[in-house]
Amino acid sequence: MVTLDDVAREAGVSRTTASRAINGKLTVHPERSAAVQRAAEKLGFRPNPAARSLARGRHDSVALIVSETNIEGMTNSFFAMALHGAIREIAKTDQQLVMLLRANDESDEKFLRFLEASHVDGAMVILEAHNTELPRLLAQSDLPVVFLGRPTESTEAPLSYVDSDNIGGSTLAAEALISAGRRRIGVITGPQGMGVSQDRLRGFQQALDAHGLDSSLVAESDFQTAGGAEAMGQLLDQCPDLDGVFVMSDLMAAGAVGALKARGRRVPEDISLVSFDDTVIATTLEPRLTTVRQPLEELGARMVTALAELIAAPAAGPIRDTLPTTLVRRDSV
Amino acid sequence: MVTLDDVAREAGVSRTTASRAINGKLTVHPERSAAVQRAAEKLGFRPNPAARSLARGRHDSVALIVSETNIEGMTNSFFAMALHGAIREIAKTDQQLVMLLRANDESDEKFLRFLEASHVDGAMVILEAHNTELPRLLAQSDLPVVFLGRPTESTEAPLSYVDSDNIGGSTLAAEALISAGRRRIGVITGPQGMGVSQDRLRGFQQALDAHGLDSSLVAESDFQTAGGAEAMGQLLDQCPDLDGVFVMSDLMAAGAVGALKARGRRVPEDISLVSFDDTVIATTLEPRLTTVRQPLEELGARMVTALAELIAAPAAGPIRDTLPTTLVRRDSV
DNA sequence: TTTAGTCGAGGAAGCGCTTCCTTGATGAAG
DNA sequence: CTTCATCAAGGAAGCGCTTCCTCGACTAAA
Repeated sequence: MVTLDDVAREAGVSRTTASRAINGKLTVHPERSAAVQRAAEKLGFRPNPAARSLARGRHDSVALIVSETNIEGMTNSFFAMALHGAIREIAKTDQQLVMLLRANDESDEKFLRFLEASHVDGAMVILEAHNTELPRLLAQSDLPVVFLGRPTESTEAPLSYVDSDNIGGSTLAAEALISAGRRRIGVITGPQGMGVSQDRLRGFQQALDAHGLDSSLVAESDFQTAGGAEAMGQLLDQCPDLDGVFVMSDLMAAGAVGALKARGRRVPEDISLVSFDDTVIATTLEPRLTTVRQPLEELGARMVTALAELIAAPAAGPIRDTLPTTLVRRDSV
Repeated sequence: MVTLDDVAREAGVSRTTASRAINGKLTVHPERSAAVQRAAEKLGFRPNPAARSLARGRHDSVALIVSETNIEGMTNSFFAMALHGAIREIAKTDQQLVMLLRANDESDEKFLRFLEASHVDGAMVILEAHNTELPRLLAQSDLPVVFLGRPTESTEAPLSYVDSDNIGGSTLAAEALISAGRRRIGVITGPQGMGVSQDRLRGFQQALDAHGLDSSLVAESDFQTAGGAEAMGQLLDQCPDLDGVFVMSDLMAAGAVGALKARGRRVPEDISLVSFDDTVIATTLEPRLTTVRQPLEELGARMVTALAELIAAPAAGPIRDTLPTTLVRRDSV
């Protein structure tokens, strides 16, 4: 850890002057100020917020108060449900949950600096389709990090994560379709770059193969509604007599059902559908979806405890936890 | 601010011993330990986390990394949209956003302690139907607080808030209904205990009165879907030839539309409907809703800047900001 | 009785930073 | 040539807490 004294020494000034320069006080000679800035940059100096807070008597942090009902209400999103679980769990500890925003256009390097400057003991990431690059990024820092959702193993670093049993869940989905008598079964996946898509596809194809069924009807999509509709169209073009489909998210299923209706196919009479997630969409859609439930809130909570363990024993190696998924039977099969 | 030294003095022990007692170390005599606990309790001692962090070399805080796309995806909830705006705004500052959970069953006193122990400079609350008691509670603390949504004035304290122009918005709603030729117009409100319900009802009734129309067809509900359906039924029973309705949230409008359909009324042919919020529901419902848009993300951002102002100048008096609402015309009028 | 060992408690240093106060240098005014 | 401001910079104290180290008192063993 590099302190203000290090910077002062490097710049050849007193700690006092260094402090002033860092804080942009005007009573310091421009030349020296520049020297301090250079030294700070060179050494990678990050003011310790605790020391600062102590000396200044301020905290520079504000709370957002989230009442439990607040987050209970956000039951419709993958992210929100996991957040719910995490917040509840962290409230049991004496830790604070700091929200860090990674802006869409922020450079990796800048974000990493920002993260270090936050002086947190660890970080958690709820992985979604759009942030597949975060694991690689965070592996560069030596901060304990736990992911919700298995990162793809493109990076050598031994990453820690908690995840739901995607393979088991998609096996359940395939078997539900098969035991309903379906034989021409397709699948709509999320981005193939994501670990979750890979796992779910694997489980699904293994189950189909085990029953001697064709498992090659695959359409890649993006976990979103519009993408689901488009992929459904592709699948139908490719195999007009399709009688079953496994869709890897409720959101895509909403699109797929729309596309099916638009082509005059009835669900589940003509074609059976199983999706994944069990969000509110599954119950508001017509027909209500048979879907694989992920224990999102439990995953959020487990993410918190896993991080605590990782912080306590960083050398103990990566934590990798898988929580079971279940099939919720409704009207779409 | 009461420090460990104060506690030690009160208990008649050294600071060292007091520290040990507070932290439950075992090398302190039970009797003295109890004395320290008593003194701490009596004085209301709260360890300064910055000092603790500095001395221990740990921070006891963890980050939840929220990528921008994450929160952009949560566009469906009142809370989430405001959170989005707030997080973006706070990311521009050097402050940290700490999430505090207020559990459903937590006592006022306990929560207040918890809040103080968080050592934040200020707090923000996104007011929703369920947390109407938070303003009263927070008024007891002398922490700067900004609410999103006007608290009811049951408390004498001069509270700060940012809010959308509910009166103006409901006036727009009423006028849209009137200019569509509707003359028997009802309204479904949120809980009358909430400032937002009161304001919207006021604007609505004033507009109706100004046109010489009956403004007494009021049904109180709870901002939720099921409640909206029920209230719609009441209104219809009360006035079978109703030809227009103003519903104070998209969520309730979803219920109301369902109830209308169930009774064979077509929207907008038989009855026109205007709602409030402009969440995604407004575009996914059939028909798409004409609704009053609230600038929720702007409100979230403004809440952040208002809090900063309040922290900078606590004596300057309460901040009360109202941002304009607009009518989004779709297919339900 | 002496020696070693235990246990509870306090002194004091120190975490990394800010800031009050002092000092030396420089230039303007008398 | 002195006297005063003015300015840039440093010394040192201190923010509130933890913890290493030391010390005295008391008990058990020799």
